[in-house]
Amino acid sequence: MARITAGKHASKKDVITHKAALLFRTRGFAVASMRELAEMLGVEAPSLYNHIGSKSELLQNICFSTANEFTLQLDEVENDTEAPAAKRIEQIIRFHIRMMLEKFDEVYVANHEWKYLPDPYLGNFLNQRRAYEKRLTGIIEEGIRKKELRPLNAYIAVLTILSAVRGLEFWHRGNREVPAAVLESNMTDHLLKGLIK
Amino acid sequence: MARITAGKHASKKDVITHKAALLFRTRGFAVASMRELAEMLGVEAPSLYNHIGSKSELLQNICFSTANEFTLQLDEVENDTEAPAAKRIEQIIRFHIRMMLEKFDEVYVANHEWKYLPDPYLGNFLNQRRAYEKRLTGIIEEGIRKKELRPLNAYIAVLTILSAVRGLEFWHRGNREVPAAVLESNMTDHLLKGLIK
DNA sequence: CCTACCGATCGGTAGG
DNA sequence: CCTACCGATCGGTAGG
Repeated sequence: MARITAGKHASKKDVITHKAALLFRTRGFAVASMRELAEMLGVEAPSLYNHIGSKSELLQNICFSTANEFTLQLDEVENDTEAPAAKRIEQIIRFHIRMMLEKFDEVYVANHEWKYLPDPYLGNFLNQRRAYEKRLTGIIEEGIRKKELRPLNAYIAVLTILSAVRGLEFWHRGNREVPAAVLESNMTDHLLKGLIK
Repeated sequence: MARITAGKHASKKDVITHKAALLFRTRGFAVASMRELAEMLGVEAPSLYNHIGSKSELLQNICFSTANEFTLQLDEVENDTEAPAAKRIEQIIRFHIRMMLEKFDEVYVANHEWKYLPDPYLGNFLNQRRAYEKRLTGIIEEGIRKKELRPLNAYIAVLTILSAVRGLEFWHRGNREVPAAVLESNMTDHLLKGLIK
């Protein structure tokens, strides 16, 4: 069971960044104003600039710290060379689902608002995401070679899995009758059953 | 094979709306300016207002005409009462995939920018989408009752399917080596295999 | 942490 | 279809 680190010793900058994630998710980065963010924190807008550099720096921090969490978890899974491919994919699916439920605002912003990243960062972010997808594809391809998985197109399988998991954002605001554990096992099951021989 | 209607006899308003879909997708609704849209069409910004009412009216037209296409297709599928549940779900999956590939800008905007709809329309849009998901859930529940499908949580299955299909937006800008037909059959297969007994 | 304020950009209108 | 233009809002700085 992978741990998801919770923020402790939150600095003022951390507090601002966390509230910004909430604001950027609900309003959208482009529409969200620093005046709104300031109001959420009980200060005037110019005061924010004692702790942060700019509005877009907030977006960068949210997007990259989230991306890094996913990359770190993938490192761990890849180092577990004993596990069969299906088991490793399952770990990743479960981690995605749990991140979606526990760090909803940050994951949502990283998924939806990255396009507003300024120029060098935008490219870095997309490269990092592409690399992540490539590594997932590699795990599935290995599983197919070893006859552990059905001989499907690995790239499309990755696309299918990542997108399905991302769709949990709709669950968050909708049907709350389904408990998180049921959701995690059902969705993992559905996606794996389509993968395994 | 469901048909997807192509725009003929395009009025000036249709041309503006179609270009707006492209602009809103690439730049985001909030950041896209009417001056940019005008430039794409070779006119000055105020001239647009001879054909359209407002920027947000453009968004409304894109979101609702897209939503209506999906609803109409669902009507058709539901009327085909002979077909088993898996067959009906397959038809819907394939329609989603094809819409994603053929009307990419419009579907993308309806999926991502609906939150900028002004107040009465925002609620209508969300209601329409919720009703659509409910009807899909109903088809799957029926399939489970008739023992045609595995006894999974129908709501989560709908979430999984709709989200996976939506993820094709990443394919559009990425890996073009996979032909559309392969993509459609692979993804449909993956999702159905997880559903069928 | 605040008040005061700047330059830029926006959606949209007036008037022809 | 255009030019000219308005009121509002924005990110961010100066200066304390």
